[in-house]
Amino acid sequence: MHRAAFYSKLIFESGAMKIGELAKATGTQTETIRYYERVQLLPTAKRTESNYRVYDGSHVERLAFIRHCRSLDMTLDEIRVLLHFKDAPGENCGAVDALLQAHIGHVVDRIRELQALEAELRSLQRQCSSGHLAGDCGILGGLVIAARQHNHIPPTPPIESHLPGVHREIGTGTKQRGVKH
Amino acid sequence: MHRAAFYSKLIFESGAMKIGELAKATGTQTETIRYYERVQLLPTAKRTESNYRVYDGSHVERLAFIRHCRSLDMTLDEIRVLLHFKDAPGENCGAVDALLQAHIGHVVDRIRELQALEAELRSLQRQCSSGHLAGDCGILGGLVIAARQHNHIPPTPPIESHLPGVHREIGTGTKQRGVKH
DNA sequence: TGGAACCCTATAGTGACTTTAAAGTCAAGT
DNA sequence: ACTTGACTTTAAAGTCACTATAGGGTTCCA
Repeated sequence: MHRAAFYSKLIFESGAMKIGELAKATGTQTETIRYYERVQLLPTAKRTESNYRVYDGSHVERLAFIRHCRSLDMTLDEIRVLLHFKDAPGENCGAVDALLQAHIGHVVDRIRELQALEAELRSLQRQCSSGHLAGDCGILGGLVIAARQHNHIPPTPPIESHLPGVHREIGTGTKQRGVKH
Repeated sequence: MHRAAFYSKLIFESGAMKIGELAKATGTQTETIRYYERVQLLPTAKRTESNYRVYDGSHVERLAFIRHCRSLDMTLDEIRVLLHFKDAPGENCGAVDALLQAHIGHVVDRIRELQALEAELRSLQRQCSSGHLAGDCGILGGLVIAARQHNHIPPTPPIESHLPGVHREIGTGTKQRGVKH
């Protein structure tokens, strides 16, 4: 056994863990953990002799907190603000409430938008004639007409909203995926 | 007047327009139009002698169609499929219906997720104690507790969904923005 | 000793754009 | 004729929150 391996064993006998264990404990990918460290959401981790990152229970809690906030669709910047207050419990926390309030506003707006969207898509779907040729397709025709109508409206304000699209694997960043055909 | 300017005048006397006009007519940024050309959503535009892109009414319609589909949260790949059927009206259009069906499914899923999210955020908000110090803040406490609870659940499946977050300016890509503080 | 399973870094890729930089063109006014 | 300002061009880099890939080093177990 090398010297490094020897120290490693010592270190990991108490609550200490390596990145893979932290990943498992929080349901996060290891690359994501390293990414969070890079962007300063997690503190720079201590290292073993062999340069492995070392974590403990406090890291599990902090990372679980971050991931939970992410599952609530908060941005990393919003989470940074929350972490700041968690780290400085003596400060005034009105901003926490304000952040949450704003975030709820975004969510509510987005729900409304998506509901309008659903209605439009369904009305489009009903227009699909039983004919099978694209030339007769009511869906395409409906989209063209709707596009023409909207055309008169948006010129000055380019269409505005605060919430992202409909395609995403959560925990997978903002990657968009087309429908598999 | 230069030779180029002379031709330019000739060209733009009929329905022809430059990129800025197309942008205004459809409420799209000029960079976005150039981007669509690069990724082949719009055909390679003809040019004037002085290398300006030239468009006409058909481009207005096509771009309006694309932007409308985008406002319905379709991906560019989905829109590409629709454009294909628009361009080839003789083909079977079952795929159009299927695409729409799948897209509606994504939207419905996302609405449900966001509603659950809203409920959780509101319950968090109710926990904000009247005290003003972050140390007593029920929101932060609630997040920590919720994180701990979720902690037992997700390990194997990392949290999955198909819809993106709550932050976006529509027509502005997938750029995420924090709340302005 | 050999190999699987883990860890490291650095770089590039994702989607749908936006931003920046550096330069060319054009119409109008002086 | 010259300048100003609004337009246009390209190319490259930046955005967000990751994910993926390449090319190594370490540890553990048989």
